[in-house]
Amino acid sequence: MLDKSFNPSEAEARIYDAWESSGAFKPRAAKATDTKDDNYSIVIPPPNVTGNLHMGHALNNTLQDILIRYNRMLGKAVLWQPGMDHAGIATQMVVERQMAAAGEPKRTDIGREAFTAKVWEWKEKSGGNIEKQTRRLGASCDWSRTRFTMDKGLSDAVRKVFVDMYEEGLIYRDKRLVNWDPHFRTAISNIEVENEERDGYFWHFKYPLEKGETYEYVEKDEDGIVTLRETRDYISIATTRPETMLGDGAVAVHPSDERYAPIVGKRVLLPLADRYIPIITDRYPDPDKGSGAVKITGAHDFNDYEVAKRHDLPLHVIMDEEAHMKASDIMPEKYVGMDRFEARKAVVADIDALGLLEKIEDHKAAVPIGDRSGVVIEPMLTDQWYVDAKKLSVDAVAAMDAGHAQSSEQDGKWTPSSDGVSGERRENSAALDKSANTSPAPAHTTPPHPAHTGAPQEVPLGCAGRYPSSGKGETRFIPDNWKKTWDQWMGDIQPWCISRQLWWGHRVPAWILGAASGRTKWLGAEETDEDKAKDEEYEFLFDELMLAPVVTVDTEKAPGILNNILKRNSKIASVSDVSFKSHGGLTATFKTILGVTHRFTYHQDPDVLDTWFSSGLWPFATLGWPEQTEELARFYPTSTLVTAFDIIFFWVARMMMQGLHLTGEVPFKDVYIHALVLDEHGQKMSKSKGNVVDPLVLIDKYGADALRFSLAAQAAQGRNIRLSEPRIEGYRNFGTKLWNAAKFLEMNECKADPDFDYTKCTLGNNLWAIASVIETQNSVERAIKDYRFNDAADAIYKFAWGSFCGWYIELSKPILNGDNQKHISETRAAMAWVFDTILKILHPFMPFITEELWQKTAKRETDLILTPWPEYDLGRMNQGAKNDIDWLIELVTSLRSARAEMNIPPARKATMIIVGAQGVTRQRVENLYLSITPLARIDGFEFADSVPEGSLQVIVEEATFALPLEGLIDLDAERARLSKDIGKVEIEIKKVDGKLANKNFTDRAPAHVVEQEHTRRAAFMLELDKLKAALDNLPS
RNA sequence: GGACGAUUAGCUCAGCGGUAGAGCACUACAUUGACAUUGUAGGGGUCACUGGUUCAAUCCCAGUAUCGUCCA
Repeated sequence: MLDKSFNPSEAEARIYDAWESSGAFKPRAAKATDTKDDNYSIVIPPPNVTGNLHMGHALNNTLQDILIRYNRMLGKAVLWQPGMDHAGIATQMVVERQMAAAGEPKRTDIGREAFTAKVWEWKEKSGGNIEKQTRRLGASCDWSRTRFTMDKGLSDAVRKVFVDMYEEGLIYRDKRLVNWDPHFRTAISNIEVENEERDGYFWHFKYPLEKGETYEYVEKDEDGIVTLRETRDYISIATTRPETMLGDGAVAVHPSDERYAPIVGKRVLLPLADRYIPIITDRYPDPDKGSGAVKITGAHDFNDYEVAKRHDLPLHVIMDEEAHMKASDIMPEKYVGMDRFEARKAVVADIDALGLLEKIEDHKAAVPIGDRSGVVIEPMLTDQWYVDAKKLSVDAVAAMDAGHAQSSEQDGKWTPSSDGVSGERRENSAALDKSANTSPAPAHTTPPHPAHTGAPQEVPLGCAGRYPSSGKGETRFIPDNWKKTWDQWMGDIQPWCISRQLWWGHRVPAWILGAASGRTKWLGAEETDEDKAKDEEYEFLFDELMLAPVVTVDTEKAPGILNNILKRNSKIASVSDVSFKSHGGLTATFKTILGVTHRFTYHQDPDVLDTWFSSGLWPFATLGWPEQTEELARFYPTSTLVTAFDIIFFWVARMMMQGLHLTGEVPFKDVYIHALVLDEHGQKMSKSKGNVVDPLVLIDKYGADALRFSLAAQAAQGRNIRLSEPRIEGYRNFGTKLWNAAKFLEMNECKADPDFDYTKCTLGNNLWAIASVIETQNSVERAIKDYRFNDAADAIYKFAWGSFCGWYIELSKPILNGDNQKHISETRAAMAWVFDTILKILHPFMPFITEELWQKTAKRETDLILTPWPEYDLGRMNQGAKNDIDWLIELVTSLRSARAEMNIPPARKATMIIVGAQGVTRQRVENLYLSITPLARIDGFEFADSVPEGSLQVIVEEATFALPLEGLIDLDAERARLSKDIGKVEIEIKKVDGKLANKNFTDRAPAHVVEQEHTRRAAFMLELDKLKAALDNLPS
């Protein structure tokens, strides 16, 4: 006996553990007949090891799990590859914070090795909460394969990729502007920078012209009329960051700006710094903004940097790594050591004191903020490692172009291709159906997947050739409008800075001359006074070596490589004592052709690689790459990537670029981009706003199924999801409804019958329900293939609640309670069959309750998770019954509606008098009378020639159905009701007549549309006649 | 300033070249025979605005307004 209701908190963990321990989450064994399309794979977007499950993950994982479970039920070999990334900056911060809280010594005090050991310790102990949390959602990942970006395998892959790409010239060292986080003292990526609108100021400074020179400054309005003319000895610039003026390299004006034409090419005195800088022209300044003249600080502003490069201006770095003003030959003594904001105040005050502060305006500006540190990001000119993203982008762009070109050929509408989610499967199933026609197998007992229950046919390792690559492959975005965003970004792709000044991460496998101790030191050099005279010569040598870092996967190989580099150098006579000394140190002694002996030390680059560098390898490195493993052969390229749009560039693009370059194939075929989950007010959830909703709390409250269904039902393409708790509650109720339906089936002994054949049913209620559930199954299937999760969820919801619980059970009750044994047994088997089909198609969305009901309602050969997805052929169904039941529903609904409108007490029964019924209707009444009775509250029927007086009248098609309720009918109210209906029909007829009278319409509209209007008119006219007759029947 | 998206019932949102939909909320009735985590019925919309294309526009196109996101 089923319990009163489903208890998620008890059942979920139990069911999940059973699935996992049965091996259901692992891909089934390969079969000799498998093609690439029989393998389906998704790699999870790896969450941070420090992360906790938030609503975004909940949505992301729910959608992936739906695809995974659906494809698993289709019988494919399915791999959902889980794992986490090491999240360099976030993790380092978490551990440092913990150390500080515990009063332990700082990271810098205990040193690199001790610190990274501590991070590992933390990771083992408290990292990876999110994996446990993801299980609570019901995610059917193959946890036995879980990977971590800092694992040995992935770390080896990262080193190999770095070295290979270095040798191909795709990775290089460069001095460029980066986003610098002065708090963590590292470069960070754009994704780690958030632009925040903040109140600030526009400070207007005067820069005096050299030697007191003057010029005629003229301003004109739009019509060219002079509005201002004066003699000036300065140029006015405006800035939001006054402190950077100390590093200015020029003042720029637009070439078309006539106001400054007289002084272009002259110089101004940079106040405070007492340097002269030129006035140049460049397209960057906007003549309409501020004074139209801008200061150019190439080393501290991204726009200025571009200008400086175009004009070969000096790049003065004026801050150190903590964003304090740095001593240099251009930095006035006074500011050295000041924090940048202190310096800002000082510079403004000092400019003011010189009388050069023109004005201060309020100004709102986007300020870059480090998302982890919360401090203002400083553009900094530093040496970093870069990936030549431009070169790598070519193939990635081409693959995406190809993927989208195909879909645009199909009327611009996305339809799944044969290598889509399950195109192949459709053909297979069609073949199956055909064979079923000739020798109909019992439809219910499709055999379980042999791989899971029977003896798997093992395919030996090294079967890469089994799944030949068809070239690079194609990738597409769903929805496809993201292609545009992709193109824009890829078209203007910048070199990718991959080094980070952190300790937690993959250490750059490069050894650089003197990098650790600074460029100016000659470590161990036996210098004499004589030698100093040859400094220039050495400098030259030094530069060459700087540009040739030793890059290797293997510390043991490093000395040999260094040796070779040194030997190739024409200035070197001999090399000796090349050795790997200690942690990160490589030394070599060599003699130059000038006869001087030097000892050089190479240090391993202290930096680590961007976490995204390893995440970019995720789809193939997790499958064992660079080894040619069986998993790689079977599951790469992966089928679908499911992710949110905010990491299209940072992750998707990088996987595409690295994947294509390293494996020669696209990493995934479909990229489904889903929405953000917002709070109930449409606000982004964030800790600082305090509007974060914890999915685990919702799961505790409503169960994982309800949360999952709610997210899927709201996952319409291209639209964000507002979290709605009442809606989740509603879907929890949906589960309860289903549970109660199962209880009804149980009480009525509706048990799955292995001999049941859905094509052999005879009763209308059963035929109708079977046809409807097959239609629903088809819609669900189509919707999942098109990634329309909301449509899929809607279709099941409507059928299960509306059709199954609302009509099918009600229609069947009189039969089950009747005395026709044949009808009873057919209905019992059909109801069980339809209900099982609901469980199957609902399973990907609500895995727990469906599995529980599956197992509790019958003895099953396999768990629902591994039960084959239903495949039924509507073409083999008797469709006539569908119209009969649709007619019945219309009749019952109309009777109920009329009764309610007339305030007839629901308990009051009546005999149904039928007037004007023709053959089909008569037959329907006779066949379906038993089902109509309780639904319409009638206690008998008879065919008659006229409507008794004082009846409630309802029109369905050609017949009038009258309930003689004399004394209960308010004649005026009934007249009003009928008149209202007549009015409605007349309006419709008028509309139709309007169309049909339009010659343009009848001539130009497609024939079937015109025909349809004629049919509609005829139906309305019939109804109108009958309604009018009904009105006439009323005593006046 | 540029790009993209949105504007449909009180709320949250689907949808679509021909007949306007769901959930929630609301109103009335039903008191439990699978289910009150329920059932039945009902009210409620100039589909933001202005033009255009079309036999036909909520839908396609252009523009306007407002809101949102991203980029500069």
